[in-house]
Amino acid sequence: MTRRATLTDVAGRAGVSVSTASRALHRPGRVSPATTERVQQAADDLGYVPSAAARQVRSGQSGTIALVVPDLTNPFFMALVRGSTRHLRAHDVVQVVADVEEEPRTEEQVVAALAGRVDGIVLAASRLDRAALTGWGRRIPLVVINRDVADAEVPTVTIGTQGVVAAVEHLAAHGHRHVAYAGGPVTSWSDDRRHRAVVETCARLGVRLTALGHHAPRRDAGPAAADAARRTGATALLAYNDLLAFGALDRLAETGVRVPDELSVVGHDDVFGADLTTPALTTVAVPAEDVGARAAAQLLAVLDGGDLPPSDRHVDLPTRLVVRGSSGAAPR
Amino acid sequence: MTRRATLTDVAGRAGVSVSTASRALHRPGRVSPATTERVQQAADDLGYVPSAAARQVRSGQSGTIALVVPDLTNPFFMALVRGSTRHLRAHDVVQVVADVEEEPRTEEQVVAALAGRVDGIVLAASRLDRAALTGWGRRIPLVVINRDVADAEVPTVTIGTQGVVAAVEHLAAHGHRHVAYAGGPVTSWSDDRRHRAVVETCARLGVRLTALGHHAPRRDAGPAAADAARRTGATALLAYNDLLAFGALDRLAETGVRVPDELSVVGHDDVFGADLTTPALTTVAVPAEDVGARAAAQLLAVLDGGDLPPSDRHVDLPTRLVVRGSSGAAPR
DNA sequence: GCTGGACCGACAAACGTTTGCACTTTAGGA
DNA sequence: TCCTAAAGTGCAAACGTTTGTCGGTCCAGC
Repeated sequence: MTRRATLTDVAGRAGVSVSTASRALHRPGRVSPATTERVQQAADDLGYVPSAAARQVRSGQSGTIALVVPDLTNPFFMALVRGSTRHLRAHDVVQVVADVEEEPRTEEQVVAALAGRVDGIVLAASRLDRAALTGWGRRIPLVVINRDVADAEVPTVTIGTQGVVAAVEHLAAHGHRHVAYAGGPVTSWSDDRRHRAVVETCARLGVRLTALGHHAPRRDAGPAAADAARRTGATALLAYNDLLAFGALDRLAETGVRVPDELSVVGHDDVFGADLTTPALTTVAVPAEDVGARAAAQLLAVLDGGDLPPSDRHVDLPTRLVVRGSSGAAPR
Repeated sequence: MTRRATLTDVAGRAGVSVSTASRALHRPGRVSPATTERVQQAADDLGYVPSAAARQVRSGQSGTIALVVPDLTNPFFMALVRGSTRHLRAHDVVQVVADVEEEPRTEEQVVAALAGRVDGIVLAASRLDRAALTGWGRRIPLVVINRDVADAEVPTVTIGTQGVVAAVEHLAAHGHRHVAYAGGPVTSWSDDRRHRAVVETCARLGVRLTALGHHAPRRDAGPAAADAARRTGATALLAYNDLLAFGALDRLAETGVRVPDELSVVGHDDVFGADLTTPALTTVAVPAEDVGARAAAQLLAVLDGGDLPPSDRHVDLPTRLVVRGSSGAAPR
């Protein structure tokens, strides 16, 4: 393979002009069957692949959008990616997925690199600050997932707090009077929102709440959270997400703390594996595929020149509690 | 946002020519500091983002490669993606990830759509037939993971059979005389290779082997495999991958079959969650991140005009057995 | 035999960049 | 004062497409 064959090469080999070659390939009926055949043959012989870039430079459209996620190894984002992929494929849009590994610096670089080559960007759980976010919103069509943006023009998809509220109610109903909350990353907007909902619900139900501070949303941060929860004397641990809860379960098993008899554990996201643990994890189910699909849909709507009606600009999808074995009656 | 600002707009606003604007932005020192400053300012004001497509049309390089995987929700491929991402980011190459959902038709379409907009493609566990594969190999730089290709020019990264061989040996050492193998997808080259290795090793050790036929590499295909294994009277089940093993464990727990006392179960890949099950899954660890990274490295080498020395053209990475609780002594 | 139209193909412009070359201005040395 | 060099800037070509427009050929119908 020396050099990619170009349309000029194909035209030359078929003995026609470039424009005829172009039409032969994409405008069925515009050129005679005989010529079309010859051009097709030449294209096949040369292994011709049209350059999307050249096409884009003319049309101004790349037919590509980017989806930026903080951590692809988190099953939650996998599901989100798949939802987005499905929606986009149905609309003939190619999707670029970028994993920024929870690094705001990387995220900034990735967005900058992507901005020039895609028609729009979906940012999931962005760690960028508001200024950066609105700045990019001015440069390129943007949709953000699980973030609010000062600039209300930027469409958002968020997930509701119904699930965590239900989780606290569930614990209260089982006699828990003291709950510990293991928070997510400092820069996480959804942690903030989730935390507030927990605080409010606990206050409403008269349940004591201890905040255990921020944790990386990874399994290896779980053990510390478990230990911290034990120290507070709380009878239930509410974790920012399932990965954290997995890590906590690891640690509790290791130290011989019985779940849920001595400590109830509740996660968030209902990711792959949540039902594999022993006991299976009580958690909050999030329609991750829907989230991805809705975000993709919003971006496509914006790109289709459409101004979204303000009511559709901010979508909040409901979550619900899934009770499994890791939560139960409070120890007396 | 009406229309993306172009370099012409920036130049106009700064009162310079397009070429000067271009140089001011990418050729530090080539234009006077005062002009550079003015151009920068204009670019910021307009929210200018250079069009990667236009650049590509000149250079012929997109600075992008594609990674095509059969199923993004399979944690094994997630890890692979991350390995590739890391390697490529370090080399300033943008990565496009496409999930083809195990569909050869989709895969063909996706490859066709991608071929014109990326510099090269990594195909993981491709379900394409050999003809299609060599055809694309002529059109665009290709690297395939876990496939052989008739055309030895196409670089490959494969994973070894050390792990499954060790698994059979491990079972034999624990007194198992009859093992069942639940195979993967029909079109899967790695299933073929893995199966052969199991057949050989069983023959060598005098262990009876029953092949249970092909299964989708998903958790929901596991229960059928478990039932089939029980019917054969085998004392151990070797599953094509961990997802299948998870599903088998689900079913065995449901039907009250004790693992490993009545049936040993061994998976493959050591994906996220393999240590969460009860009992934890004995499986074969695959250096998935390495696989992704090596494939990316090979593609970059090819793109750098380099002919790979034949010795580097086909990389086979070793696998190893990880013994956990789901395998043990054969029932007597 | 002419006219009109259908059909087919080619020419050239345009998309947003980058870059080789040429031009102008200024400074510095002889 | 003149020459040379260097610095700074602009012109225009080129990348690979797509598409509006135009010209030519062929045939049917009068």
